[in-house]
Amino acid sequence: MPAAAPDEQQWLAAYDPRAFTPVAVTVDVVALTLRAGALHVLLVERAEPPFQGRWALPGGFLRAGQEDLDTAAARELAEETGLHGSADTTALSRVHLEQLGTYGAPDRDPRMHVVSVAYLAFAPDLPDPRAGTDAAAAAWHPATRAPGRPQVPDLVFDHARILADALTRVRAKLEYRPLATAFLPEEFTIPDLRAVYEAVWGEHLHPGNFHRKVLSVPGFVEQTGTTATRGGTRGGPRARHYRAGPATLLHPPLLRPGRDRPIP
Amino acid sequence: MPAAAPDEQQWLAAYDPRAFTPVAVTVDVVALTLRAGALHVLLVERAEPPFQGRWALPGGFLRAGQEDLDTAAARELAEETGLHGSADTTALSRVHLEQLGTYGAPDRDPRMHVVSVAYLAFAPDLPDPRAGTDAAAAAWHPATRAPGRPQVPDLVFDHARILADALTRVRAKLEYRPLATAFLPEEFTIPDLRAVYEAVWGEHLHPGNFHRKVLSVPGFVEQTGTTATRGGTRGGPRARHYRAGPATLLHPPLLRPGRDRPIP
DNA sequence: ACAATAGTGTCTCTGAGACAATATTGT
DNA sequence: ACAATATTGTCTCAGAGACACTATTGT
Repeated sequence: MPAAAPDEQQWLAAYDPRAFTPVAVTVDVVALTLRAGALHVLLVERAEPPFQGRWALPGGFLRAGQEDLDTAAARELAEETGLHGSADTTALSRVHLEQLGTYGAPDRDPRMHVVSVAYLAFAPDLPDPRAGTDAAAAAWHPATRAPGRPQVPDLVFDHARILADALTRVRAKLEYRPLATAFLPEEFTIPDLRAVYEAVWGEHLHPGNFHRKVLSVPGFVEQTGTTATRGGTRGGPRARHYRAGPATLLHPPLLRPGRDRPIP
Repeated sequence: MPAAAPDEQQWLAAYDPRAFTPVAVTVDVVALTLRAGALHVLLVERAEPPFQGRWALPGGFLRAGQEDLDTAAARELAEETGLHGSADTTALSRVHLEQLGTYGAPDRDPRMHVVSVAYLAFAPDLPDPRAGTDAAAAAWHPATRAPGRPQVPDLVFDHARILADALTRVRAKLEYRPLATAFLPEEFTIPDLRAVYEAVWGEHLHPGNFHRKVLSVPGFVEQTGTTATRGGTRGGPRARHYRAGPATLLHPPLLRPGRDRPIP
């Protein structure tokens, strides 16, 4: 960024940041992972008012003047999952983190006008979280529920809306970005990858066609040479191992089935 | 949003919003339009420090406690373009406005830590803007330059980065959303629509294939029955008029040509 | 008259999806 | 032995792109 011109020094010295009606900025994280074949979201039980004792997305105030938004999101994720140690650092380094959107309705927080920058995190199966400083508890919860029941868990503030937006985003993103591998360990099989897509999309995919299609996308996955130690849960040959390839864009994309509805 | 529980009233009364290091929230708008077959962006010349006299994206501080982010973006766009009147309201109502992303590096503004929520606006050819309250001037500038020269105009803060992100977003968005019509008047021809795609993508498109493809996407455009009053600039039959259809998603999408490069 | 342009037709190739077939494994 | 599963093969159809063609218009 260009430095201020010399004749602006005087103006800047007289500038009072506290002269305006205050706005707070928080960073909230929608951390998603796959557990037992279903999509789960990291939630914390609030230890402080407002809404003490209720479930919310992990997050907290931006450290003003100290950190960037991305940094704050990574810090909140590490704090609220209790993953600090050097062993945990490698686990966290494999997490994909991207900005989701910003929410700023004046009445979304009873304390004051709070603008919240929401982040989306895709993680491989992480251990059960330890509650952070301002959380009474932290746990992985199913991100969706069965049809007929509410779409997402009951959350404070507008966090249910943020979670719904996150799910919409991740479903679309898996079509044209190789991010499904972020939900898996370094080595995985094509059926593992299919399980990710089926959990996120909530749709059954044809095993044969999925297999051929994944291998047909250049740079999506690379074979490692090893195979799984055992076949499927109820039999079958041992699947080959793959790792994430260098592609950043899936071309051609893996489109969700049944997208040819009239006009959505 | 759920109301605070009765036992939280006391806590909220004692809450002091000014107790934290202050952060400011601004809303900046990347307003794009098509002028003379080229993509243009709305810029303002700053009338106040910092960076007085230099060009920037239109924007301003969020009115804390009063307005939502979307509202603030629409307000800034109206203020900085000078489009207030009732006739202008209809013009502004056709503008597509969506959130682009949020930028919050601690040193991106010399005054203090400023978190900026950037919005993207697609507009039909609007009149030349009148400078707003805190702008010395406002004008449409070419959004891109010829190859070899800088990609985007020289802007203050991190606005060049924001503009670059906006261009990336709009190029991708035109592939699967019917937003190209937001750059055109209510009635347009297929060649008009093709001009939008060519300006945004910076690529020449095959007229015949483009024509057939647009008509093959259900709900993209609807024929009005009228035709253009004259043919092309140097001859040719009069093109039929169309208006935007009810589709919100292009299926199948209009993909950019040459996307089958090795691994981008 | 001439060149440019709107709109349509045709052909080929790629890729998606339905379905089948085969080999390999867990129970 | 049997059922489940990984992987590959085959067939068909939709759609993208290259190219050609006709009709209509501005200069």
